[in-house]
Amino acid sequence: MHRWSKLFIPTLREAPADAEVASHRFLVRSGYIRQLGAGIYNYLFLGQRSLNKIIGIVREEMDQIAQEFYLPGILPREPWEQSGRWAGMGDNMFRLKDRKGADLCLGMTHEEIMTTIARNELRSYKQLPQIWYQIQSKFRDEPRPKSGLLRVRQFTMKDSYSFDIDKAGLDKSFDLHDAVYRKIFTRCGLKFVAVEADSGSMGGSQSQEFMVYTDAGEDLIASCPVCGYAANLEKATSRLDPVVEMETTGDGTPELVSTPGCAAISDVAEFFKISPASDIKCVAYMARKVGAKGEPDTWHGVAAFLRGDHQVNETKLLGATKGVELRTMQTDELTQYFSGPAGFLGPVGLKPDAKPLEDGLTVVVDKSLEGRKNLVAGANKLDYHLRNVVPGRDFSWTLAADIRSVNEGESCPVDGCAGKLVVGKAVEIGHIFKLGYKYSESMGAKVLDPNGKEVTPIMGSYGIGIERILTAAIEQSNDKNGFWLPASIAPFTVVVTVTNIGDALLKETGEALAAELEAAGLDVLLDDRDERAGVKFKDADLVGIPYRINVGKKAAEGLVELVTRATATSVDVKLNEAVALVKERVQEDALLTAVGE
RNA sequence: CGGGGCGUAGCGCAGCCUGGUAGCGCAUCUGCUUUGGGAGCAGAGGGGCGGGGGUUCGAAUCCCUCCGCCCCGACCA
Repeated sequence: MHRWSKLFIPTLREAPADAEVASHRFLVRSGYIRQLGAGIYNYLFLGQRSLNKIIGIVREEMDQIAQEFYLPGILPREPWEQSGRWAGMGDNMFRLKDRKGADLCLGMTHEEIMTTIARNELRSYKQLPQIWYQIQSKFRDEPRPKSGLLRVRQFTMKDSYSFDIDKAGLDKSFDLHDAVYRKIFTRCGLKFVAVEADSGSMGGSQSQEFMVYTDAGEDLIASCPVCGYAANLEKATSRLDPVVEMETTGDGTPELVSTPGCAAISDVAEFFKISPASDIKCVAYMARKVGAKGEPDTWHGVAAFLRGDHQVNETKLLGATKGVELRTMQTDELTQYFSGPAGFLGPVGLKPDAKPLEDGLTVVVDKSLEGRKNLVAGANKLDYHLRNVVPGRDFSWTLAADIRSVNEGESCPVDGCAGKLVVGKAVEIGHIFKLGYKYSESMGAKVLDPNGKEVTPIMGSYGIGIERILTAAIEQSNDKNGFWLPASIAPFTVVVTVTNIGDALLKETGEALAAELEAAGLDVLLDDRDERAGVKFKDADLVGIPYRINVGKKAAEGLVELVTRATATSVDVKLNEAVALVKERVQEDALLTAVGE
């Protein structure tokens, strides 16, 4: 039996000053975790217990569709070189050398390693499909660890990888994961939403994230309350209202206008008495392209043009140009590509590369500029703008793409839906995507098909952040006194609080009740500390245990008190009915979360 | 990497500007009283002020430098 008096549960009355988000404050205050360094945490008794419960659920569900492996966390350079990600991962990968000077890295994800196994072992279509998973520590040299366990440099991830003979097979593996993930998050008591997502540096086509709405989150989700459309802002689109075009002036060709000091969109709009939607904004970037085998990476100029009232979405821009990293141009780089200064940059007169990220300038225009006319744009000359600018007639581009972020209030992109998008913050707890052939191809995995022909298996990759499930659950359920977890992932289901351990009757009653609860299969913590009742109540409220049974004054009459943490309500129960009631409550909760979502 | 802030006892903080050898609350330990929402009284222990260097008779306080942590931004499978 777990007796609080013997355990190490270092609760804190005050949280460390640098803990900002609720989950961070409470994880530390409740003695779940202690910080060791920036983004590096020790998980103590309660924290580890809760994580183990989460892992238990993940494993149980994953075992329905996949086979568990355990891969190393420290990895040689070769597989990463083969996939092109040794360079592609950039500074986010922890790298080290062994005593012989050989390059190694700490695994941030395991596509390469799983693919190595597949390449070495899989020979026939008869062996497919395969789905392999593991639960492992991942390492990422985050530029900025933050928010307790939300963004860390070492964390636990369930990652799985599917190998299929064809696209239909991949679809099936993807759908299996989608279904299993929904079960897992539901069992963990999370209110989550599945959204369309960008596939980022992983490559691939379809990509779906599982998100929990919380202000502590770092992702933005656009969703439609009418039809249920939901997408990460890195991916979301919207339907734009038509813009009333400006009147044509003069002969209708671009006309140079002196606009002294009008460097900002707002200045230009005011000067011409136009809406910012009729002004063309230019944002100049340098984009990094991964070099061909053995070649170093190269940087190329990219000019992004979009409506003055829109914001560049750098993830979309990167995707459109096939670059791996963006940074804004420095002044000396601007002069290399443009004849005018920042604030007066425009598309007219530029010579776009035919293909993105070549030696010259890559010009990307947002799709919302296509078909527009009589726009205002910078003239690439200090204190001058052009008007009557018509995209396509007056300037051309390397490519047109959706490179802007949608805004709250814009129309839902789904055909026939009249909803308006809302944008909210969320934290990503899982991600599934169809990788395609990126890894199997580059690393040379092949099997024979029924015709004896060599084919490359198609892959999927699927992740769940274990700590993030805990963090999201806390963000979702806390008050000023602490937090409460669903019984399924709480370190204990019920705490038996003996209000006065010096009273022999109470002590014995508590011991007996705790033993009974344990015998009934519940995870019980007996608070047998020689503390005042108030102290024990405060601690119980703090540490996330969903149920508490107070053994106190009324024990002499054969009554104890069952307190439900989530609602802060209590009922008196006959001692001999307490166990059954707690079991019943826990089962009801499980049912509720099962229908929830 | 850019901007800002902070490092003094386990936690939260004061002291630094105007140098004189470190303090408060909580926590901890002992005793007595108390015992249903972080008890009261009395007593005790614990740090030499992130590290190094410098200025000075004297540095937590001033200067230099390095390290660490947090926040905003950049970044983020």
